Amino acid sequence: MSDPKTVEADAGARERIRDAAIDCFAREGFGASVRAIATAAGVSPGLITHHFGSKDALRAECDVEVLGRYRTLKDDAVDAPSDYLRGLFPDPGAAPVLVVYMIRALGAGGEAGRRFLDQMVDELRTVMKHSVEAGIVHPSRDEEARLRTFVTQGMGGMLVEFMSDPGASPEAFVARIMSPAHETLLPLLELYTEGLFTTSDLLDTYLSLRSTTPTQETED
Amino acid sequence: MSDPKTVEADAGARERIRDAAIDCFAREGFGASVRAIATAAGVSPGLITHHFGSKDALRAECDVEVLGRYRTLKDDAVDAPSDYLRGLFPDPGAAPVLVVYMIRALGAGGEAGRRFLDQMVDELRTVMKHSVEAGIVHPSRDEEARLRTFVTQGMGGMLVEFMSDPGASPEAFVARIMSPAHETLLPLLELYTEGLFTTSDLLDTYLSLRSTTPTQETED
DNA sequence: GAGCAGGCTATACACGTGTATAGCCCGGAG
DNA sequence: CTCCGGGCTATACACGTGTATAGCCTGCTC
Repeated sequence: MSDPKTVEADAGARERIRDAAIDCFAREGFGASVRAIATAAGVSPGLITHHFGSKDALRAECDVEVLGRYRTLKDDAVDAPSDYLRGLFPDPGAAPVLVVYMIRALGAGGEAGRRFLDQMVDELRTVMKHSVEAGIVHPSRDEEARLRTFVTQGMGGMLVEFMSDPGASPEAFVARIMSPAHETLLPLLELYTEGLFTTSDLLDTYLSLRSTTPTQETED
Repeated sequence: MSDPKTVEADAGARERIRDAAIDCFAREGFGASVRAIATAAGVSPGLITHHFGSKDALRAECDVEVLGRYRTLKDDAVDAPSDYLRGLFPDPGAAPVLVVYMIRALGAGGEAGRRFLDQMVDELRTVMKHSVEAGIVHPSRDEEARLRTFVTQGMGGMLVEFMSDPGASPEAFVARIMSPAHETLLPLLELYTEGLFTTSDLLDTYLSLRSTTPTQETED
């Protein structure tokens, strides 16, 4: 008690390692070495094994922690979705490390990325539902497919953009992505309000083809 | 002459290594070991160093080779862009290894990915220009930004989708992506022909904000 | 105040990596 | 036939990685 920092550090050395790992993974990628994480946490490499057993186990715990933090962070901000466009991009400006961690997870593959994707689809589903009911957004013939497509392409765009300069700090990247001067904003607004094609020929032919072979369900 | 394959292979051991490397990189990622590449090429690991000097140099040569092949492959097929939607997605169904290689390069970061992106922007520029001039596609207030956005999000979507199951073979992945039954097709057709928003409020406010602060040019 | 328990560190080990080096082996020239 | 040259291989080295093991040292208990 006379040294609360030590006490807290002792009590939470494990969490300190986890947080340092999240930070390192976001900044250096998941190839960040155990030794680098240990240094960032101010502990010895052996302690990581001692507490988590393996690097993969540490990674898994980081994954659930990031997902949990992101979820609560979204739940807290759910009351003020004044910007519907931002709502369609499932990422807030806050917590850049979390965002970059998830983006990197998407690019690294594996189950973590898939869970992150599902989570964002869930969020977008809510926003989209409200927007459609409010008459702001057109309904879709396949709402779930639209949700997945929007999330995949939106996050994928961020991933590609991030990987174009992977050395950038999470803070700098998120600031750039979220800036109203970002060059993506105008094209997307145009696309969302005006569409791209001048005629509905392609959609019509696709729909007619689809109705011609109706029971062509591919469930895998 | 009795066995041209062997003759060619003998004459081009260096090229055989390069081709094997392209294949390994596409299938296993750029972390594929020199030994694995050597085995795939049917040579010893030392020969790779002997011919290329280092793994990075081999990777660089693979990059330019892939870019070159992709370019010629596109130049050959430029005469038959009967499907304008496919034209907007800058990837053909042929040469799955090339496509996956480029997708992986986009996710790995570095200059190679950036060059691939530029190449695809160039291709899409041509298609988009023709489509706009033919009156099929709405013009954009910032054509270059739209090109970059479309390519980034389209390729990013593929990257995310590929990384959801990185073990899939390039052939299987490209077949899935290009299938008319792919769940992305309908949402994108809807978006491209009908837009997303029912009103132009968001675009209007953005444009008015932009005209209020006109000389807000961010040239980097 | 002595003893002890456990978080924590330091060291070491096994392994895979990229790369350098010495030698083999086949083809061709004198 | 001899010799030699270079594409090619086999071996080895240095390094970084994740992980296991033995010991320290602080703080708590009796």
